[in-house]
Amino acid sequence: MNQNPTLKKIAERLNVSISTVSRALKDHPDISLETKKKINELADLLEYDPNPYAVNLRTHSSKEFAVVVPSLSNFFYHSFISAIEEEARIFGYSVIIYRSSNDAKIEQEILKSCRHKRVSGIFIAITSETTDIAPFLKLDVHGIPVIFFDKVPQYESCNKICVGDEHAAGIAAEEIMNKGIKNVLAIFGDKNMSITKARLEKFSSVIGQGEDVNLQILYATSTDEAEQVTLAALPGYVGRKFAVFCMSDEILAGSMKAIQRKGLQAPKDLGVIAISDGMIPLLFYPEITFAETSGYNLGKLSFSRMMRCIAGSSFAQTIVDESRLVVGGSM
Amino acid sequence: MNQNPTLKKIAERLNVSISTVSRALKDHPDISLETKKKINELADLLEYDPNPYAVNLRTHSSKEFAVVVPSLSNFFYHSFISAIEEEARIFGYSVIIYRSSNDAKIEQEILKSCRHKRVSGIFIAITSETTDIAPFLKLDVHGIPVIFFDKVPQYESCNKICVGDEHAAGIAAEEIMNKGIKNVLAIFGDKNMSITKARLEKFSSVIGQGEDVNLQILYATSTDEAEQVTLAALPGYVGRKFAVFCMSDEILAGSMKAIQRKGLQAPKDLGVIAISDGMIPLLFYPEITFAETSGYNLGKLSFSRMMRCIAGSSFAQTIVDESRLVVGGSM
DNA sequence: CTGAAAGCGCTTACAG
DNA sequence: CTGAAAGCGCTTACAG
Repeated sequence: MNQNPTLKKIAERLNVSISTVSRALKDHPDISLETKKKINELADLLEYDPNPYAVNLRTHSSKEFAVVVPSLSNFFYHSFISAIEEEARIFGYSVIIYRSSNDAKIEQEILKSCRHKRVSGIFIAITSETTDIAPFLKLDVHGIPVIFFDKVPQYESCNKICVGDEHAAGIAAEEIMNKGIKNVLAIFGDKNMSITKARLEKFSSVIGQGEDVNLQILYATSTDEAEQVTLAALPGYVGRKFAVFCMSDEILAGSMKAIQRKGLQAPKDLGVIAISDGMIPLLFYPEITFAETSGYNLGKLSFSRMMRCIAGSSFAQTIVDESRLVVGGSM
Repeated sequence: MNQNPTLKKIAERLNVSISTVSRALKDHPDISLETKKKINELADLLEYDPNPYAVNLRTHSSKEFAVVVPSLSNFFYHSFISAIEEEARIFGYSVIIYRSSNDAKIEQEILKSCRHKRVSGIFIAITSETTDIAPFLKLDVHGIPVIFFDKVPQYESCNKICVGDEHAAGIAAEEIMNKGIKNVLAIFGDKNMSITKARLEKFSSVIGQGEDVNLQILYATSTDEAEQVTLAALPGYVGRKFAVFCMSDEILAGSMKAIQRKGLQAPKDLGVIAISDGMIPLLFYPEITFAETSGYNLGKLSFSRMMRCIAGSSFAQTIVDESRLVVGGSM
C-alpha cells in the first residue's frame, strides 16, 4: 500500500535535506535552479501534494472558505455557491459547504468547527432563529472574516451583502402600474421577517402612488398557507382586471396552485408577478414575470468583499445588489 | 486575542503532564478519578476542543465524511444529504459537501482533496462523464471506503446504492394500466444513460402486457427539448383518453409546460404520471401522481453500508431501493 | 546555496 | 497511576 509521498521521501531519494525540498517546491529564491528542477521533477512524478493537516498545524491557515446556508434545496443559494466556487478556484481556495438546517444550535456547531479548522473565511446566511451574533464577531476578531449574505443580522457593524428587497418590490410594483392594473392582490411572507417588511413597505408605497388603485395585502408563512389565502381571496377578483403579486418563490408556489385550482389563466384572466430567484417561474406556461434576486451576483459581490477583508480592510460594509425585471408572459 | 486552549495549557495550569491530560480527556482507565475530574472541569471551563489538524496528523483519521454530488439544486440530493447528516451526527462524524458540477476534472480534484484530508469515507454520485473508476478503487484500497449512490459506475465490484429504476417504472406503468388507459405517450431522457435504458425497458414491458395498448416513446435530453417533443406529439392525442408519462423531473417540467401551453388539464383531458423525487409534482394543481425515488431512503441505506465498511466488511454489494406510488390528482 | 533544529498540537508505546 | 519522549509532515528563523 503506497503511502502519500512526503517531503522526507523526496529528500531521501534526492539526497538533500527536507528544508531544501520544502523551499524548492515553493520556489524560494535561495535554492539553485538546478536543485529546484530535479526536486520539482520528482515531486511531479510522485504526484506530491503537501499534507494539508501538517501545513495547517504549522501555519495556522487553511486555504478553505466555508459557506453556511440554512438549506440546500434552493436555487438562490445554489447559484450563490456557484459564484463563490468559481472565484475560489481562481484564487486557489477550496470551498466547504455547510447546511445549518435553519437550526441555531447546528449553526453554532458549524461555527465551532470552522474556528478549529481555521478556515480562511466564512460566508453565512444565518438561521431565522439566530439572535446572538457575538460568536460571529469573535471569529472576525480572531482573524476569520465573516461575510453575511441574504439572511443577515440587524447588527450594524459587520459585512453584509443583501438582495435589494426594496428595489425588487419597487420594480414589480412599477410593472403592475405600467400595465394599468387597478386591482392588486399581494401575498407577503412572515410578517415578522425584516425582508417582508422591506418588500411590503416599498411595494405599497409605489402602488399607493397610482390613482384609484385597490390593493389587498395578505400574509402566509408557508406554501400551503399561501395556497389557502389566495384561494379564499380569488373569488372577489374574478371577472375584473387584476394582478397577483407574490413576494417569494415559496408564496408563488402556493398561489399558483390556487390559481390553477380556480381554473384561471395568466395573462388572460389575471396578471401574475413575483420576486424570485428564477427557477419556479419557468415551470409554468406562460412563464411568470418576476423581479430577479440573483444568488450569483450576490456570490460575486460577497467574494470580492471577502478578498478585501483578507487583504486587511477592517471596516465593515453593507452592499445591496439591485434587482432586474425578467419578463415572462404572465402580465 | 485569546488563542484556542491546548493540552499544554491545561497541563500547565494543573501542573500535570500533557500525556495525563490527553489520557484523562479520553477517559483512559489508567488515570485516577480525581485527576480526571479536575482535568475535565478545566477543559469544560476553557471550552477545550482538540485541534483536528494535530489529531489527524497523528492518527491519520478524520471523523469526516465527504458527500460528492453533481449538483446541489436538486431535491433528491438534498434529501440524501439530510439523511447522511442525521446519521453522521449520531455517530460523531461531520459531513463535508462537495459539488462536482458534473465535471470529471473537478471530480478528480475533489477526490484528491478527500485523499489528502483522509476523510473517513466518501459518498459519491459520479458525473455523467466519469469513465475511469480506478481512482475510486484506489481510495478503497487505501482504506477510504467509497459508496456510490444514484449515479453509479457500471463496474461490478464496488458498493452501489441505487434507486429502483425498474421498480419505479413498473409501478408507474401499472398505474396507467389500472386506469384502463390505452394511449400512452412516454417521454424518456438521454438514450445513452443506463437509467434511461432500465426505466424504458421495464416500462415498455409492463405496458406491453396490456391489450390494444398504443405506446409512443419519445426522448429528450433537456427540459426545453421535453417541451418541444411533447408539444409536437400532443395534437395526435387530443380528444382521446390518454396519459403522458415522464421518466424524470427534468422531463416533467418540460412536458407540463407543453400541456399547459395546449390548454390541457389533468385529469380531465389527459392523465399525467412521472418518476420524481417529489418536489415538482407538488407545484401543480392537481398534484401530479408519481413513483417516488427517495433520496432520504437512499441516504439511510448508504450510511449503514458505510458503517459496515468502516467496521471492516470488505465485500462489495449493490443495494436497490424500491419505489412507492404517491397519488396526486393527475390520473 | 543548503542544512540542522525547533515547534505547531496531539497520541501512544515505553518506562517507572 | 503518571511522565518523558518520539513522531505525524510541514515551515522557517538561524547558522554556516
